Amino acid sequence: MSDPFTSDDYWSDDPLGGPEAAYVPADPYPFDTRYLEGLNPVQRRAVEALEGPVLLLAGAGTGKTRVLTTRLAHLLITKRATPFQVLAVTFTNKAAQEMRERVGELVGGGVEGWWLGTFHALAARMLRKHAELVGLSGNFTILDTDDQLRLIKQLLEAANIDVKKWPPRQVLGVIERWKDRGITPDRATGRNGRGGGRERDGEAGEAVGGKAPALYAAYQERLKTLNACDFGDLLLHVLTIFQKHPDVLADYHRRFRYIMVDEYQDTNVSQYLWLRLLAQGHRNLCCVGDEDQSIYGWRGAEIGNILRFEADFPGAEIIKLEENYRSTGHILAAATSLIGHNRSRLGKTLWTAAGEGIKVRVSTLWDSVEEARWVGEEIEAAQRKGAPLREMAVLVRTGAQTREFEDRFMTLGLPYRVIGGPRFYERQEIRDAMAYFRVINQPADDLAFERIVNLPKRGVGPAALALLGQVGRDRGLPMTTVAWAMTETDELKPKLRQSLRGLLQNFERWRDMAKRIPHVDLARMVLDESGYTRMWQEDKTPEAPGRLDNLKELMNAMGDFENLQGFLEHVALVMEANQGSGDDKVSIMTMHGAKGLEFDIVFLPGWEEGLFPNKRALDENGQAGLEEERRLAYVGLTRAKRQAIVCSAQRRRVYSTWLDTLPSRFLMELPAEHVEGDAPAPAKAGYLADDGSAGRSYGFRESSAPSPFARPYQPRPAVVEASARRIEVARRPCPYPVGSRVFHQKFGGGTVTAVEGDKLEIDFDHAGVKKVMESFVSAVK
DNA sequence: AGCGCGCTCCTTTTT
DNA sequence: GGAGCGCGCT
Repeated sequence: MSDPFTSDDYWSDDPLGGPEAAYVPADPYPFDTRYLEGLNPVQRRAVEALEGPVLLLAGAGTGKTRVLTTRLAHLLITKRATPFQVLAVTFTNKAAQEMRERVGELVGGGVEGWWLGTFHALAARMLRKHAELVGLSGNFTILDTDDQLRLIKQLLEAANIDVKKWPPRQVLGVIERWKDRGITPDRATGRNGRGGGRERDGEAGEAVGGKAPALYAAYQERLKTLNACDFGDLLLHVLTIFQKHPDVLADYHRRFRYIMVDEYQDTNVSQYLWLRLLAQGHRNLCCVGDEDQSIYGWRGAEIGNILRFEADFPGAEIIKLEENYRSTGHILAAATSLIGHNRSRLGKTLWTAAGEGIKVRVSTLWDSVEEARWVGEEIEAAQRKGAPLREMAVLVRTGAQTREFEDRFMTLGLPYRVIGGPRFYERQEIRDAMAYFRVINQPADDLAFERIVNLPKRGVGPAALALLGQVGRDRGLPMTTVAWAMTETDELKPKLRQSLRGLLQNFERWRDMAKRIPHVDLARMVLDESGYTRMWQEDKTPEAPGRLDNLKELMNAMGDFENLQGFLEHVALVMEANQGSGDDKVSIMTMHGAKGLEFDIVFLPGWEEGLFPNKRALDENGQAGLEEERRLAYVGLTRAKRQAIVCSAQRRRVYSTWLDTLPSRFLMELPAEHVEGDAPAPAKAGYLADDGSAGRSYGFRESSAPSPFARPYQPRPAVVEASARRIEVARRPCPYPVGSRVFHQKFGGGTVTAVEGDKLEIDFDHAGVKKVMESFVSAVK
């Protein structure tokens, strides 16, 4: 396995010398600078503002990506920095990919090994290098949401906490919010509010009856045992390393002369801290963003980061890109007027040299079925006029809305593609196969092991699994270790023991093979020998052949990577298989998913109170939530180059019942002179009420029910703390010396005859001599 | 241990 | 309308 870091370590010696030695170019540059020519004056200024902190406020469609990529190329071409001295951070993989391609074109060459990627990918790269400093080893597993939820569920169950009352989702949410804000378990308490009257912090502390901090600690403890981390940890661990090991940070300071950040408005506190620490070196930090497109507050993004930039980085140069090259006049005017209703802004005024174009069209439909039908017809009509389908998109608020359009387009035979739907790597068979590979790569990966230990059926049912899990958690050991031990004791039925041992031995063998044969061959071998492939071959359900095809596709995808670890990393961080975007199809996606994209014609259905603005966003975050919804509307509108069509349905099916709706307040915020069609009459009583009497149609059950956070906690024994203590106890020498009397949960009373690590041999009064796990016996006085 | 049935809850957005 | 869960049956 080649060290992915060697390639750029060569450069880390800083061939240009210290900061003082930086090249000072003459003007005009003695280089071929044709790439600067097409820029407008402001863009050019942004490209050339290289030293010190810079905030580039880039409105929608103002050529942000172009400026960013040109600026990076400029740094390299003018030899101010080598490729490995620039840190270029994006938020999404899509953006990272685009930047890679465009910079590659500008400088004419590959960009492999450059520090250009998403926050998470770059942080993962750093963490792999210094994993030991936070108690992980370099081959740690990156868990996905599914793994995280299962882990939390196990911890809740182990602590006797009612999973119904405290859904793992919610607990995970609390933990992630802490992580987003750079808060480690030792600092997570009920009272770490930022002030400002927000209740989130108090709520987080009170969640799970005040046990959330303990659960957070237990969760982190367990992750360490499993040699795993989650997305938030990638940043959080690196932050910890930077703070505790100044030498490591200093190394990165020396390395990165220039830092560029895209979508700065979407950064969370922990990303902000990460950047701030890294930028302390040369202070050449350029953040690009648009506060009007901050739409990830629900995920911990702090719009405050961008609003506060000048205060954070004194002397910062602020450059506003305001000339829009994407949309026509009416669309821009409508979007500008809408976003003008927000208060949390730095303020930009977009303008365009393009013509007025077509007014934004508003259409009210009878119900959501009709809405889908109407949109379908409009698309066909546009198509007849010569508009390609790939230039049209339906942008929805929630993923659930896509269904109705899919149904309708299917009937029409209208080619479409749903973007951001179930992803390739989330399919069951892919995740199963990946679980095998994960265990090979990293034996402590319990979450993967659990997934496939009984797939295909090996007689290892939930009971056996629960047993393994319990011992593992109690003793702070990964399951495979426990499983090995239990193949030598009598707790499990001989048949089960046999089959478990077989699997474990297979894994040993595969792990050994992994060193000798190409990973794709290994993968095929594993799926065949484990019986996984056969399982689907023998499955007669209609989906089975498709699943086998997917597995083949997985093998193909693997071939693109150097080794297994590289492939696993890609899947964990990218998740997305390359979606063919070349063919002529209408895109259906959420507005979130559409950020950064543009289409000639954009349909924006479902502008109804409760759905959009979304009731939950309002309930949870009040005015701030409303503003974020409005920014989302702004993002949606500004995706359109030539035509934006907004619609609302008067009735919509929610779950299985039809509910009456009221038009979205955002429709009222579109200025009449830029809109045509049946925009709703100005405010009727009721639906503007902030208590959301109108929104109730989207409230599920009792919308006024108190938040679970508000409910007083029912006293229970402090099991989490106890469980943490048990880990300590378990690491002490065996408390049952030979000759002591013990009681076993299954075999009853007996006398210890031998001790071997954590396994005991016991002569039971009624069951004879058995080997058992120490965890299952208790002392008898 | 494994399967099938009926019940509940839910859907905001994703690296 | 459907996923996930618990329960009870085989």
